[in-house]
Amino acid sequence: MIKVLLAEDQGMMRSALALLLDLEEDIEVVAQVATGDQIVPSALDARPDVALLDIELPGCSGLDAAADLRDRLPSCKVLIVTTFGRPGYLRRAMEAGACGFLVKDGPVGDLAAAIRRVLAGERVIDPGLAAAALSAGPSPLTPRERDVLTAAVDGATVADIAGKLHLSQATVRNYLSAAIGKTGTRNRMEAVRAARRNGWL
Amino acid sequence: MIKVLLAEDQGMMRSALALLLDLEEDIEVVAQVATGDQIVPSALDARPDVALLDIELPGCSGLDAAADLRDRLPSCKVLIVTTFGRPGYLRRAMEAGACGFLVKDGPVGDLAAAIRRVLAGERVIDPGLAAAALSAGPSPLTPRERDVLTAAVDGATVADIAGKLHLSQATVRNYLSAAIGKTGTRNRMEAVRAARRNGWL
DNA sequence: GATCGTGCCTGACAAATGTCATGGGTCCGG
DNA sequence: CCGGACCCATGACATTTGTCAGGCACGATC
Repeated sequence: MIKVLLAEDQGMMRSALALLLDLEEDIEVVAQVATGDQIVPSALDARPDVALLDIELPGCSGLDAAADLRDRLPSCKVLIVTTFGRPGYLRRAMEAGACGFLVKDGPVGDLAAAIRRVLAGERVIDPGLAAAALSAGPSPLTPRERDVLTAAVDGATVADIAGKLHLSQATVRNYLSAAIGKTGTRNRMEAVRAARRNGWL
Repeated sequence: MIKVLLAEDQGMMRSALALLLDLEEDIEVVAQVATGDQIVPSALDARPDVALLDIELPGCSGLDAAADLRDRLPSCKVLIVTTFGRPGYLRRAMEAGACGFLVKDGPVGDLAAAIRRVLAGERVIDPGLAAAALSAGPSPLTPRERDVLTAAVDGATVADIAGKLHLSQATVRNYLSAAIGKTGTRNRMEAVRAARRNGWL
């Protein structure tokens, strides 16, 4: 019997997946969590064979949790299941030690199949997405540029960002300008969108 | 047997819901679509008793489709099932003649229950959300302000918006300024976010 | 030990953005 | 018919944003 942990914030999706996976004869959902910070504690308690992790979770990203899991519970394989097939996400998932990366796009049947393949030691990755991740290359943003850009996502002004990061306003403008240049965009808002689309935030 | 149409763009969610609903003895999923513009044709073909519509769909909004359905297939009850419990969405859903409004938050069991209640003539609405929708009031934005703001969502410049809507740049700035004032925000980006959060776009 | 990339900063400039006052047009309800 | 909404537009203005050229310090790498 394959023991599965399920981390997914959307209640309906989580309960639906849990029900359907439990219908499989060789799969048992032993833990369900809705936030990122519950993943590791719950996994240490329930000792699953596979962890199905969404990326965009409240509390803590599924990618961070995956890296934690690799250290704290190496026996547990990680399968990332996400809405957005962003190249940077795939890259970071691999760096965090994930064994598979699935977009919530295909039928649910794919999920059970992926679980079995991951447990068999295979790596499960959407081929088209893998190509995109490789062709897109890694993030061109320096850590600081990333910080400034993430601080700008919700429409904060330069002054806001400078205050939050304890930087000079001129410095913030410089980082923003660099990010705009590297993303090939025309302003802050486009830069944020481009960076997000690539999973660089 | 209750015949159901399912409109949902996320493949995994769609197939999961279809499977689970088909497990119910009195429910049968007679049509599944992934885009908004397929809803009405498919409904006219399959003649469902209830249509389960997501709002944010490619092609055409589930809300628009709901209004269409009311005219073209009045026998079909509409149940909106959405990720985002935005007050404006609920309001528009009601105006479009929807019989129920569900957030994808609770367990899937809620869904089957809601279907049966809607078919029994009840209205199914999350009480907390209803309160929020009433307290938030209707959108303060004029149609034109809404247009300009939606054209600004992806970081377009004033010139872009003016070109797309065939307006003067100064006019665009005025509408933007009005929208910023009405949303109580400090710039374009915040105004867009605020309007989106309320479902005014 | 020199060079390079990075982080942090400054100052100055041009361009884009947000605000305000003002005007003319339409259309609708009192 | 008049007032009040909305639509579209101007022009002027202050502020914010984006760009560019520099400077200093630090650690890594060669």
